[in-house]
Amino acid sequence: MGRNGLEQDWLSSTQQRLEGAGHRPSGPRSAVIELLARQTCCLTAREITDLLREDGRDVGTATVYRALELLHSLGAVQRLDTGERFARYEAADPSGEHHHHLLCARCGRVSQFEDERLERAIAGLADRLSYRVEGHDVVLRGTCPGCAEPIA
Amino acid sequence: MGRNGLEQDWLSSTQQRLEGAGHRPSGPRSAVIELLARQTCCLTAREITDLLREDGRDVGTATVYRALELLHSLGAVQRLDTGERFARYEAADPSGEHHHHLLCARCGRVSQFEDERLERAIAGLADRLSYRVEGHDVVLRGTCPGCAEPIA
DNA sequence: GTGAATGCAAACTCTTTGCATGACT
DNA sequence: AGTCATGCAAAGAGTTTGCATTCAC
Repeated sequence: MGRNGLEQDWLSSTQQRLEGAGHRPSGPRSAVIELLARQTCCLTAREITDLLREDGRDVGTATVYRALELLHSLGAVQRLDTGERFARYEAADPSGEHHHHLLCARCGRVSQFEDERLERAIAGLADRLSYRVEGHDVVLRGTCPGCAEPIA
Repeated sequence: MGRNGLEQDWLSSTQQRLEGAGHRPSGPRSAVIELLARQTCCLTAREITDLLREDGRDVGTATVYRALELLHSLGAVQRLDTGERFARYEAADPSGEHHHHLLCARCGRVSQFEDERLERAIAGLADRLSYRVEGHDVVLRGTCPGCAEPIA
């Protein structure tokens, strides 16, 4: 299944979940959800607002935050804190599949990766800790290929 | 080498590094450094200010932040963002040894762990990525033993 | 004496909340 | 009607900055 299929999955399952929880498919909120469905990686609240405006769909800041909070509480959106002073948000795969992030220290760009071995290490680790582990975030910091190029 | 030895190591190597960079061992900044040396885990800026006040060493908020920023830029302090709305800081082992953190979703308490297998997984991962990876943070979220106890 | 460091208060940024307006069932 | 949702503006919270004063060398 390609990316369009996944988009559709997330979009429709999220809309269903919202409806099931008694929420209405209003215009502004739908715009946020549809935008998130189209992304390949995380966005800040500001970026979401700006992208929607470029699309001619002005949505108030508070509405964006409220939509994100709602989606996060339903598990449809992952909130990501990379140590910048703002949060990033992205669609969370309903199947539980997930990836982690790479942050370029120079340009601030965020990209993503998956690693099965890392997931296994964390799962094994969770077993030996006295915490009940329910989730995890991994952020790698470094220099992206573009920024690492020789300055010459 | 026990904890006192490590404290001493960090304290003196940090003081040396500051002096080497042309900074003066002033009272307020030294108080911050000495406090950090005594900790076993990360503190927020607010906690640092409050603990110093309890010790009778009033240090202004701005000074605390400036000290932390300076120490961070020298690599002597690690800054940790757990997705709460504030950062946490802790002494960074000069040897490069490090640990990661567990955050209790209920009480907000932070504890730490080390895991060699996790470190190896990340090191292996870094090799196959096109990024030049310079650091990483891992945060596990869950419920701490205290909060997981039956309510009865 | 000179440059660094401090502390206060004001400024800033991201995020949340109060409240009146508007939309959907 | 009765909710839920929106948008603006104001409030909050953590962090940073401007600036005059104080401190260390």
